Amino acid sequence: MPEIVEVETIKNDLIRSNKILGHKIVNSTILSKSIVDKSAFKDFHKIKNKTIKRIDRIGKYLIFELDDLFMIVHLKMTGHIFLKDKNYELQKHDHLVINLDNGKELVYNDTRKFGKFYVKKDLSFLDVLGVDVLSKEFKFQDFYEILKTKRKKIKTLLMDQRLVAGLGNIYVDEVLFHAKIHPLKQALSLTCLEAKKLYLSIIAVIKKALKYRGTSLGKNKSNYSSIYEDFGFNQNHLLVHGKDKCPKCRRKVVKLKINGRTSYFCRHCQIA
DNA sequence: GTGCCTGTTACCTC
DNA sequence: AGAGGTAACAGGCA
Repeated sequence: MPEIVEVETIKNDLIRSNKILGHKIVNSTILSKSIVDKSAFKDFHKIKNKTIKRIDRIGKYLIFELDDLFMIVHLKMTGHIFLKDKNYELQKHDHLVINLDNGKELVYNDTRKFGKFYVKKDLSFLDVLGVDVLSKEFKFQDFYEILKTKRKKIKTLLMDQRLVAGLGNIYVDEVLFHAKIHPLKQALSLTCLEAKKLYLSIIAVIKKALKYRGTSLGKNKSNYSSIYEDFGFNQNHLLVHGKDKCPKCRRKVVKLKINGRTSYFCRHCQIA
């Protein structure tokens, strides 16, 4: 579920709430052990009495900087962070509650329980990630170097968090449609011009989705929503992912599994 | 009920 | 190196 846009929206909402930064964690309750990473289980109690100094994001990881350690969460497919009040009654699939000194609670809800919390002294375990596509370090030259050296399908490459961090299945489909590039095209066969177009498409598609506060497909509670359980709107602005017809040429959109992920593209508008 | 699908990624084998 | 399968899990849908 949440790709870079959704995690960024959650991060911004948490910051803008003015209820998190500078506040102390007074208690936490783990309701499902499996959402805390094994490496973090014995350290999880250490978040108590720590102040939340900063909230950040790298790729699809949401990062809470506490006094002298980091609490990191990956929402995987169906993870949610909700901001609730003290008298909040637990709902189905709530797995973790973090109580703050102002009576607010951060509640982690995850239908499929794939999400994971980590507690770390530093962020070195995120070094395996490629450059974050929303960061200043996402530069065309470096991106082009990656494309030139990888013998992979372009869609597979863009999905690989070790090479480029943040994009998932939906946005990669949208990016490739925007750039008019076929998802099965070999990355190293892209010309410099195509690579440039692709680079700009990544930025354009992400920016647009941020404006619409992310993509919430489907109708149930496991869909993406931000901290007030509010859905995004970008599903109303998708051009190819999940569509029947190409919005440009009106031909039928191709639906195909690529590396196990359902992929949508227009055979006519996206050049192989 | 059955079988297949799903926004992610770690881990395994070929 | 890269590709493909499976697993974690719950629920929606035909």
